[in-house]
Amino acid sequence: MSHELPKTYDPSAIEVRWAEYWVTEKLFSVQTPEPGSPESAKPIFTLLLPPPNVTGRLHMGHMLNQTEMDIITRWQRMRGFTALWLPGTDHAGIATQMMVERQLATEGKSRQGLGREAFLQRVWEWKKHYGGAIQAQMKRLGASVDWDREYFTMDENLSRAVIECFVRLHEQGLIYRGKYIVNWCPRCMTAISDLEVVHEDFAGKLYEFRYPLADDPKQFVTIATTRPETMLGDTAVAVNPKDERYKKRVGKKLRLPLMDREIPIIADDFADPQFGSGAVKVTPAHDPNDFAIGLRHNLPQINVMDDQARINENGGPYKGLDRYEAREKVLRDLEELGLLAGIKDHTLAIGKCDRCKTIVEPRLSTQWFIKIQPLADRAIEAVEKGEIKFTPENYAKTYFEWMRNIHDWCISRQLWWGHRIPAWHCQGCSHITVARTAPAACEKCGGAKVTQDNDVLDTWFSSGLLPFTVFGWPEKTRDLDVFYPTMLLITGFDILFFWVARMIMLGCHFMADHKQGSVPFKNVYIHALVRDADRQKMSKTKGNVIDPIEVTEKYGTDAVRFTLASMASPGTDIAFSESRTDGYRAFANKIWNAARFMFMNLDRVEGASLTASAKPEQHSKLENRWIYSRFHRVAGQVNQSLVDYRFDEAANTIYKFFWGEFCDWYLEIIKPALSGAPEEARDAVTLLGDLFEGSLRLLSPFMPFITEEVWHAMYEGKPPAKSIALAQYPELDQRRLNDQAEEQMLVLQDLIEKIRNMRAEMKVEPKVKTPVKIHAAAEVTKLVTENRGMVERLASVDGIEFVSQSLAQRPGARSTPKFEVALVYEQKIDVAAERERLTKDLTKLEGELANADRQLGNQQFLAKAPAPVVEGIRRRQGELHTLIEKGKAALAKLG
RNA sequence: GGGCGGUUAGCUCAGCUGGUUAGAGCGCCUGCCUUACAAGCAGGAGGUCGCAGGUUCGAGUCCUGCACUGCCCA
Repeated sequence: MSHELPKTYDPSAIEVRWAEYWVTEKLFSVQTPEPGSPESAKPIFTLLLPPPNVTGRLHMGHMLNQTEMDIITRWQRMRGFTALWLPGTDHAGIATQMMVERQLATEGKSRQGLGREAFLQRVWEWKKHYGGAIQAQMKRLGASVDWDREYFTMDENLSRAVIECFVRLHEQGLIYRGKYIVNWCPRCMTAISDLEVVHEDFAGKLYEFRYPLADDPKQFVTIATTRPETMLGDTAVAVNPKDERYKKRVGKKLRLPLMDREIPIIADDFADPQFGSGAVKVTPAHDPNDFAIGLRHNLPQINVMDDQARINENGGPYKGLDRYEAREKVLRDLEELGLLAGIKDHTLAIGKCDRCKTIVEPRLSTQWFIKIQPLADRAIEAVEKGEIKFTPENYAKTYFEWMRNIHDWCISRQLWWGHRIPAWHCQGCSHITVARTAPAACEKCGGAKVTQDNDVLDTWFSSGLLPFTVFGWPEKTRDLDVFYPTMLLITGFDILFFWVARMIMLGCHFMADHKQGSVPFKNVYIHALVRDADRQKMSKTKGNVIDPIEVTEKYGTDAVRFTLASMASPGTDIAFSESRTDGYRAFANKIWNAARFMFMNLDRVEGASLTASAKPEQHSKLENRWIYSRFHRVAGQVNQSLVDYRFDEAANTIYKFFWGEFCDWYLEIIKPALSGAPEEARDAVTLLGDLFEGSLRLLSPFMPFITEEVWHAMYEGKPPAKSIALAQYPELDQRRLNDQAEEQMLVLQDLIEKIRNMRAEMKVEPKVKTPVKIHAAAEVTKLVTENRGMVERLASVDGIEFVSQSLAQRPGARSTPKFEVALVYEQKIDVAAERERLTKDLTKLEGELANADRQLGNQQFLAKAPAPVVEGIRRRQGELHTLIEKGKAALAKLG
């Protein structure tokens, strides 16, 4: 039989097969719909994969991100959208260059030794060999992306678009070149942006120096610094203009020790009279604040370090020393001169390079910048006006906070791997020609000797353009018309500024006249961080990194995906625990076995078919009306949860339905029908198949592998579509909702559970069936009578007797507002335990009644609370009275 | 220093615009190999919702303060 499943659920056996199938069959490739074609009538859903670094390996953060994206994309696709999820890879300037340099180092080679051309060749080779790791992992995890459209940020067309953007921004006066203090990484030997600097508290020292007055070396001004070596580049000492202590000294000169240079005492508000001596040394070439002071006072800028943070020729005798060697020597020398006034412990924040953790040196250098304010203004507006929505909403605040305090963006990097800046320097007149292609001559003097700028662009510049460059911009393509703006961006908050904000700025700028709006995406869903089970951040040094592929191989991709989805509630980090994943593997196993049960019955029942249509009379059975009602209600809830990006709610809703209702109740209820008369059995199989198939579709975006496997098995190799992923997503059908059936089932479930509970309490042997007595209103008696078989089977009951007198006082009996039930069983009950149970119940009920009485006795409550609430409490009050009465009587009877 | 979150069962987390008995998974206890599933089934124990005030007929939910804790930015 082709629909037979192996006895044990082995995820690895089925997952690899389907992962390959989805890729080779190109199931998720999207053709750009032609105008006027039927396809063009479908709504469009576009989603851009945040491109992982080409050097990257998949980590749990990626897996969470991709799981969420895949769930949404599969769901939208099944709902009838043209769903395009576009994958790509980022060239990752610094990271990749470092990687290849490290590789070269093991061969005793260096980037400089190789030269630019040969080095880039090497990087491309490296990319060819090692660059596809993440894509391979994504394919294994079944990400439903369109692999035919995969891009790399250094692809020729994308590179052309990057150059085009740079040139246009330059033409518009939004890119300039200037000398500024930048964060300089002496190891990477490049400038890095503010965002690439991570600050850390560091237990350092605060050193106090005495600078002698030029005209009176016996008198001093004391200054404090945490970086003594920068004094070599001091060009002033600043004091606050309001500081009385220094008023008469402003304008005088100091003699800078060691360098033997005269520097002025200047007045500037930056100097804080409360801090240290109130006087502060000014080093315009090595500190951003000092740089600003220097500009205000027209001070010289003396750069005393080279690109590896060694003292350069401006540092006189210290030339050639590393910055920290220089620090020691400066301190020794000053001490010898008696000018070292003190050393204190001082905690300071130091900046480290995000990539290599080297301490960053603020350093004056010439870089390219983007004038950000005009772009930021529009980007702020786009979010304010609701053109872009953040989920969770409060990330908009964080976004505004940053955007309103934004600084110009340093976009040049002193690297070789990346998009080289399209600017050519004239050897003759030093003019810089910015152009799309290499100019034959300088645009100013006509000189033929022009050389291209050595720098490349910040990686985030090119990735910030992706939402439109991936669709062929600057050409006016149909893709751009159809797919821009993207519908959604799903990413982590860690790249909110790096990437999200930049895409908004650049998208709004370059797509200003797009007919569907300029913003690059309409919604941003920010997800949490994945931590380990102890809420620790995963890091290599801690050794607590969970490899998604490893955990996937252990539990199955479906289980890992479901874990991540079910824990992805907005605003909280995910503490990933394997015990939870283990639980969801059990869920997958449950699905598997339920499927086996279905197939087993299909084979056993003659003439049964899973795909026939059900006879209407089947719906006369309560359990069928009930389960269809539940299914549709659940489908409605799941769809709504996904609209709200509540992956956790959606996952938990399906889980509870499938396990808690479909398997635990429905399958158990229909077992007799399945082995009943042929007609009845055939109908039962048909309904079972129908519900199962619907449940699989409902589950498919969350657990694509197991649902695909079972779904194909159901159709015995002749499925209505190539994949369940192309089938339709279940929607709520109002006509299937049946409140009465749901209420009635709740009564029966409650009855069955009460009987089971009594049996457990009286320690009835599991195999022994017992008669029960039930006292209930006519309506409930009728309900139980009609479903007598269900109750008897599921509660191990042997005969139900309906009695007219109350059973409440029978030892061990259970009373509810709907019925009283007692077990007919010759066994002494444990009086003490029974008393305890009754007392406990009573206490709870009395507490609740007191509460209800208090509320109903309160005129304000009656006047102000909505009628349904009052009614509900009133009804409950009645029930409580009865239940308490019965409880008390039972207790009294116990003696 | 500025900003944003979190504190609910032993653990990890839900709890939507305030409304009748605060839920789930894992773990724990008891009993079951009931022919789909022991990766299972059935039953059960376990919570003064961080603390103190306030608003309200009514607060886990809203407000204020405090404590602890995490993150982002400088």
